[in-house]
Amino acid sequence: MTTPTPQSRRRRQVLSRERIIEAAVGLLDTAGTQALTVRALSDRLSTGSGAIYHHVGNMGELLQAATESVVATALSAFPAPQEPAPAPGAEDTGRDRIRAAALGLYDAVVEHPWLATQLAVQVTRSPWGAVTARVFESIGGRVRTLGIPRSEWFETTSTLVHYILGATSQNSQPFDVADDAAAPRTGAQRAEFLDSVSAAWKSLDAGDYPFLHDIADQMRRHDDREQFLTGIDLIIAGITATSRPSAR
Amino acid sequence: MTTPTPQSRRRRQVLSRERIIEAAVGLLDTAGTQALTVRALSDRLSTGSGAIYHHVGNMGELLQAATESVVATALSAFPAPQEPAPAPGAEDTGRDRIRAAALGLYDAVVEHPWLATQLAVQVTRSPWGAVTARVFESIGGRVRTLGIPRSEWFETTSTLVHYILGATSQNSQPFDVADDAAAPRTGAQRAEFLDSVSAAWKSLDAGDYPFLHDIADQMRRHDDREQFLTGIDLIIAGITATSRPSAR
DNA sequence: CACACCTATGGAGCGTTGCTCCAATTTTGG
DNA sequence: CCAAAATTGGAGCAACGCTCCATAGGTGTG
Repeated sequence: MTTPTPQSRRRRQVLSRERIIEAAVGLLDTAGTQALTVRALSDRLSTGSGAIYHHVGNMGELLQAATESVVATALSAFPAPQEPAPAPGAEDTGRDRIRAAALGLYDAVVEHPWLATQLAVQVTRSPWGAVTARVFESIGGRVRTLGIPRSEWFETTSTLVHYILGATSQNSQPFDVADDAAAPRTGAQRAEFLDSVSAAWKSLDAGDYPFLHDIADQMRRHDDREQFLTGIDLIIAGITATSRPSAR
Repeated sequence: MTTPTPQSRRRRQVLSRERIIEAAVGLLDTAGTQALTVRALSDRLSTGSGAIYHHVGNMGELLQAATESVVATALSAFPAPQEPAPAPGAEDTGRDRIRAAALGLYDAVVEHPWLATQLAVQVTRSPWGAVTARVFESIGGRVRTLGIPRSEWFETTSTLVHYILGATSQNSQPFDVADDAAAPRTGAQRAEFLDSVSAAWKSLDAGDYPFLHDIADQMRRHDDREQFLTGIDLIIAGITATSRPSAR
């Protein structure tokens, strides 16, 4: 009777798919995508590669599972609204709900920089896979409360999801490229980065890139997060403007 | 005098960065991203790896160059409009110009399936790099003809570009995953694929995924290209609806 | 013409990766 | 209690990106 809690002792440190995914996310967070190798993983879990492949099967599958895990927790913070029929004048709350869910994803990308690339890659690899399904469901469930006709739900949600995925991809800080991972970007660093990009745009040939040349200043002053929301508002405005008011 | 054109003979088959990029694009088109290896490249060019690295320096750089090359030719088909001042009622032609440029990118992704992933990855790796600059310039130059105030140019273009990049990423056919590359997807295959996705959505738990469950039918009937344009129209409608008509 | 210089070339080879295979170990079921 | 099944850990293989270096080819100089 040296084991006070036999059930927790019996499987004290057994390897499981969840534990592997958890370790993978930790590895990705602290050192980036390049650091996620089978050897690093087996080292961190103090096991062999064979044991890992018994649970996971594939490296890409592990990346996919890690991505889905993070996306799921990021979106689960916003429970799906239950009333499909919107109250009159509930347009604003519907918009706010969409903004909240989109920001959940946005913040998850900020917190896990590797997520930006993975989100993009997963979506291209399996366009209607688990990740897309989760995002689609989360956004679509809120689009339903906007009061637009049912026939426009799909195209509306699709447009929003495409924008969200594209914007979160770009607005991530470069991180995997160099090896100086886990360096949190401060606001000053961000401003310096925008300055350099703006200067690069201005130094471009004015004949080939007249537009970039013109708006280099606007670009330097912009705030990523605020502009992300501006884009969402723009799309929602287009939705309500275009929609035939059948459900009015 | 066995050489009729000495200047073309002098550099008859010399290795150059352009020739390497060209071979890389060919390799990517016929066999996907996984097939682009230094050994395959040196085999196709009948040279060694050292010679290749003398011109290219990096594998990722080569992928970036190949991506930028394809994007450049896809967008160069649409010369930038020269008149920044829109004629009254020129809103529609401005919209059509944006649609044309966006479709150029869309079709390029269809023609080069590997471009979808690369577009996404390049944008996340260097968010304001050469690829983004090209797309931004191409779209922004047309946004300028919409007749909206200058202060909204950047956010408007940004929203459009994010949507375009996200949408082109997702609407690509899966291709790299399996090794059955170079298999052109027919309409029947596409319909079968959409059927399977729709069935998968319907078989999902109705409690966790009520929205997907509801619109599975709409999703099956949708046309990628048409909906891509619908999304662009939606955003442009939002732009013209939100914009303060200062330049009227 | 001969010599030296420099760029370009091709391939051997190193370190690392994803993954397979298998002997050993642990857990489970009768 | 023991046989069967599940799990584990690591050796080892093929393939990868990339570096290094001996050589070849072109160009300018005496």
